[in-house]
Amino acid sequence: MKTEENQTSTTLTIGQLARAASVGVETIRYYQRRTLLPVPQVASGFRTYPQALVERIRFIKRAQELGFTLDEIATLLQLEDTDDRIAIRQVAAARLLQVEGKLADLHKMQAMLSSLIRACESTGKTKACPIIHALADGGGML
Amino acid sequence: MKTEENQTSTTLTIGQLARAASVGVETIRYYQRRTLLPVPQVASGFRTYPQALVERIRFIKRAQELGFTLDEIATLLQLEDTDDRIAIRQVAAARLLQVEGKLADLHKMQAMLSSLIRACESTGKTKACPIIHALADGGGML
DNA sequence: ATAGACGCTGTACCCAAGAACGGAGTCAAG
DNA sequence: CTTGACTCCGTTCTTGGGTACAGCGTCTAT
Repeated sequence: MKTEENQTSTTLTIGQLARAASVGVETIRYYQRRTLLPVPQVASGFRTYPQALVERIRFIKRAQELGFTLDEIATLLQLEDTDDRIAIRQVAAARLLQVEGKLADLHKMQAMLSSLIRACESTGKTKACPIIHALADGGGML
Repeated sequence: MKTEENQTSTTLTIGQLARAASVGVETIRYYQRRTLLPVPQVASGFRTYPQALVERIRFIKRAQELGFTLDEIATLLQLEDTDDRIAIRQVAAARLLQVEGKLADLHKMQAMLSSLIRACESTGKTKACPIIHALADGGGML
């Protein structure tokens, strides 16, 4: 019988935790160094991890999908306990602002790139390529 | 009288070139290592840089503003000479695709963040914060 | 009791695009 | 001739989010 199924299953080893949360063992250790996850203190031998940490790691991964940095996530995890809605919204709002700023930048890039490509396609070979031209002397576009 | 004004002004030192192009000296050396810029071969003493390099550096900087990586810019600089419009458009189109992919991601993030913030604002303190809740068990949103 | 799988600690490496530094050489002005 | 500013060269550091060892210790099934 395998250790995996044999254990009381209320606690996990770091490898079991990693598989349960679909991350690498090294990722867990890294989160411990960043204090996003606690390091269970067990005197001798191997550490045992409560199953609740699976959800905590998933929390981190979902927050990352929304673009939060690990520092911001550390803040959110602290706020989770206090239920300080104002502070939580501030973190989310700050992230939203960053997202919207980046969106504006990318919209500009998209507009410039697509107009340059279109111009290049429709320009005869008599003139210099508009893409190179725009980069070379940035005639008002950049 | 200063060296700056004294020189024949057809060539520059690396520091003058850096100031003229609004970059750091280290940036120029870095571009030299990346072979985005040539290293003028002068036997003794200090190197002298032709003024044309100012424009080349500005080209690089403008391309960076459009989100091109230095590797892509190196390619563009090579294509500049050959005037291979097809290849130039391919580089630009690849970059445009990346921009549009990132735009789609950010639009999703924006939608989720703003709806979570709105939900959090309009939810009474009786329930758990929707932002934390969504991250904790990702009920279909993520 | 021993093999093999896992765990522990600490360190180094990866990506991009530079920034920062240390020690030595060089150049021009006073 | 010295001072101060600059250059050259090589090396290390930075940010973010991990990955990859190396060299041990420990656990467990056989």
